Amino acid sequence: MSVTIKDLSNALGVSRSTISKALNDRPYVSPDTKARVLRAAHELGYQPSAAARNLRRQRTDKIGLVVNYPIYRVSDFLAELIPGMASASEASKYNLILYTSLAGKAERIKSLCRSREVDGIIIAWPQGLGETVALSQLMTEEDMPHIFLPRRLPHADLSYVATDHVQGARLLTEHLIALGHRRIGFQRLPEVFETDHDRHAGYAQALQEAQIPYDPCLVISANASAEDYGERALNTFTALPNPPTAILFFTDPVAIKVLSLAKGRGIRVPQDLSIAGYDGVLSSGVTEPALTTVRQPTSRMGELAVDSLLRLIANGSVEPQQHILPVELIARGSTSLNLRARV
Amino acid sequence: MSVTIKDLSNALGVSRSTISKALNDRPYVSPDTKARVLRAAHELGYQPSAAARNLRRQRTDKIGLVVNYPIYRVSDFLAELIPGMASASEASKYNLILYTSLAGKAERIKSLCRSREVDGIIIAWPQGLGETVALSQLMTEEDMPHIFLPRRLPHADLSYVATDHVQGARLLTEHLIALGHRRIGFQRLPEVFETDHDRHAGYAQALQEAQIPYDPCLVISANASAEDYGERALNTFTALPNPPTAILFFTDPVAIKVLSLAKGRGIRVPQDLSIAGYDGVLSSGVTEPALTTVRQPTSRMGELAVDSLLRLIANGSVEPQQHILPVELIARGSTSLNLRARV
DNA sequence: ATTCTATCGGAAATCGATTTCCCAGCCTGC
DNA sequence: GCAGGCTGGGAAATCGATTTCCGATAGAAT
Repeated sequence: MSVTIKDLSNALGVSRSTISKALNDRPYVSPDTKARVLRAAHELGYQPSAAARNLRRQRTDKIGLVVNYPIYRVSDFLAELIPGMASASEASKYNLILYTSLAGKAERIKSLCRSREVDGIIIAWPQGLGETVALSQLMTEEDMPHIFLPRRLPHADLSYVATDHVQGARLLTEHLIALGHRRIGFQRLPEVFETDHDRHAGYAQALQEAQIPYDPCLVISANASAEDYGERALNTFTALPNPPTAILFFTDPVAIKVLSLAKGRGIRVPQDLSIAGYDGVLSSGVTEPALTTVRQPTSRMGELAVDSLLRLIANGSVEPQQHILPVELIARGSTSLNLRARV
Repeated sequence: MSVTIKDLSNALGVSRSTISKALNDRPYVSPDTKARVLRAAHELGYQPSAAARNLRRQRTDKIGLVVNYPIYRVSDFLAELIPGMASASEASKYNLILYTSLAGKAERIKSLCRSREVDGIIIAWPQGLGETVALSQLMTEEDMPHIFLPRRLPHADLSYVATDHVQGARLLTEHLIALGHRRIGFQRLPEVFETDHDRHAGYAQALQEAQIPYDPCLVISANASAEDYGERALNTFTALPNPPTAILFFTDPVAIKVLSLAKGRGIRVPQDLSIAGYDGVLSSGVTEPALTTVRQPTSRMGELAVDSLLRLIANGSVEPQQHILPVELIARGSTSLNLRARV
């Protein structure tokens, strides 16, 4: 059994309360006593029991991250998010606890709140707006500070950190328009991703500003299995009487798949078809040609989410935390001038 | 304040001890009473306070993962490891707590042990053998079950889960030898990675079995910054009077970098030079040509590490857990027959 | 000189569960 | 008919810290 505050007390002949005060920088301890306590604590290697502190202080200095791994594997999103969160937490003497099997299980999230094993929760898995609101209400009832990721939420009292998906899709679309494309295919996100709405809005906005009519034939939904998202879209688009000269795919891995598909079919990228992805994964820079994409500050988003949550924890009555981070267009070889435009 | 066992006790007119027994499936409670307690607990949404349970039971049902993000970013290793660990933990009603700023800080790891905020620790950051042994001793003294990742340790009483790096390097080398290569360049790992020794041994073994002399000129260390590992190796090797016809790089990202470097210099891969990586990251499949590499069962390693640690936790006196997982060669387009062999 | 007020430090309550201990009643076996 | 063993349930101890409350001392103010 390790050394407790009682052992310290016995060793020093000083009461436990005094020791606690000394170690926690509270007043009413003489400098001399305090020094003696500190030294003895160091010598005996005293470390307060986390459980006992947590019980008495009614807080744990831990924050929970509720995620859904399988879905995010698509784009290595979490591989960047988690390090950002972990380092931001630890910078503030908090730690991150992972919960990967709670996504969608409201009842179990309620239990998590009631057990008080975390001081706040970050929810980062794709879900519908209704579900988000219900979940937020549940956690509010349980007095559990919380924040959502990674989409903007149309609700004044929800806290979230997001990247600007409207901007991301718009940047890509504008980029293609500037290259002379007027028929731009757009692959929507699978329905589980609530970011779909924003992306689609960005695409539509860019078209409208360029006074290009919105053609529903050029917008395809992605509700198949992850394996053939790309193939289905490519097939559908090329079968069109007036096919697009450029296509936006919802994530890099899909676009990369299409890149090799196109090669196999004799479609030259970018001469015959411009292709762009989204996310800026490592792979996107090494394909031939390299992929035009949008890079989100994922790591920064993680840090910001933690800092915002800590603000909510520190002061429950603070206004909702809402942050939208800008994204960055990375124009590369997979998109180029629309050579068929002059025909 | 949420509902405590005391509230339940008052509501039911039953003592707290009886409630505890009922909820924890302990004997000496009548079926009738037990049913009443269970129902009331459900209705009131009672959830035991984690801190109070932890304090009383002297365990937390949490395991700590001590890692060092920056270094592992090199190969997305953690992106696969962590999900495996998290799901294995949760399958056994444990959760994972991340510690990303403790790597190398023995004193802080000792504090972590003493605070008892986790029941066991997984250490997964590159370090020397001496450091590993010292750390293991420290944790053993603190009665903290622990396990190391991801290398085999030459010590009968250390617990570890590893992939077979000897086998990995050997498979790659044998593959190249089978293709007719006899001068095979080998890039060692940066010195922080203790897996280097095994990889090098695998390389040397394969050469020896094929009766190819070991030439120190063909083995290069990688002690520069992450940015130019690839370039330095390539430069050194091509400057050799008798340069290698194939090169093994220590990780895919480096090999991929070299792939594009080679292209820029007019070196054709694989006709002029065969190239292989290690790790089997997503990108390795989409380069042109696709990269020959070795795939480690990283996710499986994470699960196994957790399960082994839980075994150590459940039964402190169980023998050390030592597991070595086989790896898989993925032969792709970046390696081919040595065309210069017949010259 | 006396009261007032900080300061120091200890005793005890508290956080919310689990566990031990004990008592009362009942059943069994001899 | 009685000792001994079970069973159900409650009282109290315990886990190890923090916090509240209070008494004692010393110095300042009147």
